[in-house]
Amino acid sequence: MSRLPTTADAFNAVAEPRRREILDLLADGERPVNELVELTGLGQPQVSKHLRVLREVGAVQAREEGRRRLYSVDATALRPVFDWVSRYQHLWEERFERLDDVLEELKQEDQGDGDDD
Amino acid sequence: MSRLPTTADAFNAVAEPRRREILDLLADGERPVNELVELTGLGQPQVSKHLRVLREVGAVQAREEGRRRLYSVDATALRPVFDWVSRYQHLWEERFERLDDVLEELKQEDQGDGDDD
DNA sequence: TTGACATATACCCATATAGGTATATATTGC
DNA sequence: GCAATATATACCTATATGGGTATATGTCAA
Repeated sequence: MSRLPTTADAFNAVAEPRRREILDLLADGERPVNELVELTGLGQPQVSKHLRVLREVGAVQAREEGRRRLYSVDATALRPVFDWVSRYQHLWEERFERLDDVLEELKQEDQGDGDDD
Repeated sequence: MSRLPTTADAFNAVAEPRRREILDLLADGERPVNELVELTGLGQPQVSKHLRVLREVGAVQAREEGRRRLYSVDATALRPVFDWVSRYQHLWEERFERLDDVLEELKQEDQGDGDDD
């Protein structure tokens, strides 16, 4: 009936700019809630709520350290977003079609050589 | 306040799965509303409303042909989504870090002569 | 213990939604 | 003119939201 919950999937979770901002801040490395409050200028409860949403869709993880909770990005949750939108990439950037070849190269090199990453 | 309107940007617009489905159908080429109604199983007003949202964020265009309106994708509107999410790609796929080099190569090749920074 | 600190949750409220149904606005053909 | 087709819009309703404020929970320090 209404819009899907923000916790329905990563698409809905990252539609909120504040949550993208939080993810961007966490991309550098783990941070306590405290720090996110300062950096975003949001209220502490608001940050906690945004983190809850991000946690529920698996985009962040929390690690307890004393009375702090250190949050970090778990980017695999964002992969469906990337996978979906990247199918449209060739429509705005023809040159990227050539990346298919490059990716094939990398893939074959990975399988053929057998060198572990 | 409340959540941002779906028409606020592409992030909010494509958070709705039905709208992604519509975009996916249009990715093959332009289609009249009629056809989208059949293929999605949604009601005609619902499809028109989803198309309105997609139009407002610039993700689709309409071309008039008699009493039909042929819709097509304008993928440039999806680029901010791609640009944002692709910054997280290296976090789930290490191998892609090597694409930075490849992209640099393509960019320099595109600019032709060496315009050093 | 007391108090300060760090984080999560409960509650309130205005708002935009998505689907449903009915209707308005073309456009074509007779 | 009228009817049929194609699409858009108006209206209704239940629902989840995000910010605000107050409070609960948990942890450290003296």
